[in-house]
Amino acid sequence: MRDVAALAKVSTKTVSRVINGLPGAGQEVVDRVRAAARTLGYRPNLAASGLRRSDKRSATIGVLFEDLSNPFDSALLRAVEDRARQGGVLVLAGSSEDDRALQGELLGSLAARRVDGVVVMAAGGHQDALQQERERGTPMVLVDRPPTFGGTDCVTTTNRDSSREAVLQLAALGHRDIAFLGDRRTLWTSQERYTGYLEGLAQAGLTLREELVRTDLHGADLAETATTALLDLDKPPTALFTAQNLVTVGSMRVLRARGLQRSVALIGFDDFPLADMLEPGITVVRQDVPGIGRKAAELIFARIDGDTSPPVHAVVPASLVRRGSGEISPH
Amino acid sequence: MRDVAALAKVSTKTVSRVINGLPGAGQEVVDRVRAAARTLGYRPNLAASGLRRSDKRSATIGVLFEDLSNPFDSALLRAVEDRARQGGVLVLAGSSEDDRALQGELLGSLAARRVDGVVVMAAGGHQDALQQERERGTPMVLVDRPPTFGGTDCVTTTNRDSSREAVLQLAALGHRDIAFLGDRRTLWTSQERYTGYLEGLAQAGLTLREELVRTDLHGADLAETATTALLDLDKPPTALFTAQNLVTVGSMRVLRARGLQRSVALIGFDDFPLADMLEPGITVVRQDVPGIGRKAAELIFARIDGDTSPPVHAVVPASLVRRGSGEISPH
DNA sequence: TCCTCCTACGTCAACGTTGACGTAACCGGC
DNA sequence: GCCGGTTACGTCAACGTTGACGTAGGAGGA
Repeated sequence: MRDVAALAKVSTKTVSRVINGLPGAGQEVVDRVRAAARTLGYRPNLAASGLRRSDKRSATIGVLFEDLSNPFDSALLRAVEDRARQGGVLVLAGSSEDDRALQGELLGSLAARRVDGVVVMAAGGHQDALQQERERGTPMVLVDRPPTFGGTDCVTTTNRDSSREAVLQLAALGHRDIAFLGDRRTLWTSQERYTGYLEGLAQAGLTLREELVRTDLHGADLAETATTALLDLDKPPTALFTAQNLVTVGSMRVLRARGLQRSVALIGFDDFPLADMLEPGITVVRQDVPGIGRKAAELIFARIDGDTSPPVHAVVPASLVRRGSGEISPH
Repeated sequence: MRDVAALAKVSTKTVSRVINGLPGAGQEVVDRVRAAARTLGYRPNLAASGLRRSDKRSATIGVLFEDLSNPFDSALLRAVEDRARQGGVLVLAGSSEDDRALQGELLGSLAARRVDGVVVMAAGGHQDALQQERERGTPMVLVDRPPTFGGTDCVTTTNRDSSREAVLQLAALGHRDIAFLGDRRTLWTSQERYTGYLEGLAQAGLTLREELVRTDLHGADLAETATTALLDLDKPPTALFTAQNLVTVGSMRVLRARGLQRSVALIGFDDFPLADMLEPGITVVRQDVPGIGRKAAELIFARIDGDTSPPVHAVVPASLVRRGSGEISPH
């Protein structure tokens, strides 16, 4: 900046004015400064700028999801990024692996970089690190899972209602033995979906068969094992409700391996690519992922801009997409 | 920091020493400073630190891919992120939409934040903005597509060789009318894969039928249209080589709609989730995405650490995954 | 004609941190 | 008892930028 000022024969302050488009610089000077900046390849240093500026903005937000290579997470990231771009804001992205220690560490790294706000998919268990960061004043929005502490915005989907709806549809087809296969019980979404399952059974007048409930299935492999065990029961389920996309994939594999994909009904929570191309197509509860991302971005930027209205828990509706696997009758 | 110093009754310099774990601070003082920092909730400001430090590191790298919600891109991001984490480096991620103007803008934003280096999936066409940035000294690694300028590392896969291999396999099964369906011709990968296709035909002693070549298919919809047109030819192809994953999906849809998925052979470039669960499974050329990401990360961090050896063009081998659709004989 | 106001700059200090360098106290050796 | 060396601090300025404020010159009004 000093070099630019010297070349344009003005003070650094005037360069600053020109770069930021502030008034108080004549047209001739503006042109000289612009030319000098171009010839020297000058780039403003946002870090130094943010250090001095009054608003202390870094024009950067943090995004901390479970696994950025998961389609759900990356679609969410993309939606947040699109909204951020409109404000000239860049996104620092990280994967927490659903590990509290790692999440806390990454959160510290983001704080050290003075991000203007964070969008977090909270790791299961205690949210102490999140709460601390929030209490230090960092604008924060949780996605997919609500906070266990107060004063923080959050965006989730209709986990319970949509799960109930899925189970009711199965029951309406005549299924009386509907299994539940879920992800880790520490996850709020798993709990909600399980509650929806219970509500659905109750509402359909069915009694819960404990042995048809399998949880803590983290990943497709565990889901395969659990599905195999369920099908080997003396009185196996005639329908499966798989409460997470990797679980759905695991169950599907087993059904296909046994040639049961047209006789055992299946509804999964979370859509996945090509679910419509399988035979039969897989009926799923589809979350409005871009909608969730947009909403989260909207909330975080409002908070960054000083919105102090009471915290919001936004619920973005999911919908049941019927493709065949969930429309199979028993026997 | 001043507050911490005051509370611990030391100078800010000593606080700096304690925070950075530098020698020259007694045990008692270290404990006092740590306690003070904790009670005040002190967080070091990395921006200010980087401003003053001699190495000028921001401990942040930029990643500029085409679309972060694409599974290929997000898997790549994840691999880079994993490597970055080991060095305490965070990742600023952006989607360029394969738009040069947007890519240039994002590149400028990254530069303003003084990222230590960038990993870029170059947008098609001129790479002026990239070259400029590179010439300003920013460490840079291109992935998936090589630079059109010199002095820059790059990681790609065996586009040409693997495409040739795919075509040769189809020819070996007796196919003589093998169609090529490709993404935008401005993309280097498309060109390479097309060249591989031509080499494969030549090596198998087949003559090119121009009307079996369809390019500029950006997205599954265009691929569907093109596939439909191909199948409606008087002498339709008996095998398809689809040179990008969305193109593969589009072609698959049409084959299934016409009930041809077991009679027309199909090999796609790029694997995709559930390709193995379809009937028949889809034979694909699978890139080693984590391998590409790891290599790119390794290169960028080496350059950041001052490696000045000649630029490298690393080629990570892809492999043909046989699942059925590419093993269908003609008629 | 004189005073006021505005425009177009410049000067200085400060943002939070660390490199360079200074200094007081202590230690060991002759 | 003196000297050189080491340890444990502190002081000061600077990184690149901008807010607060100062000032010179010209325009405009009474």
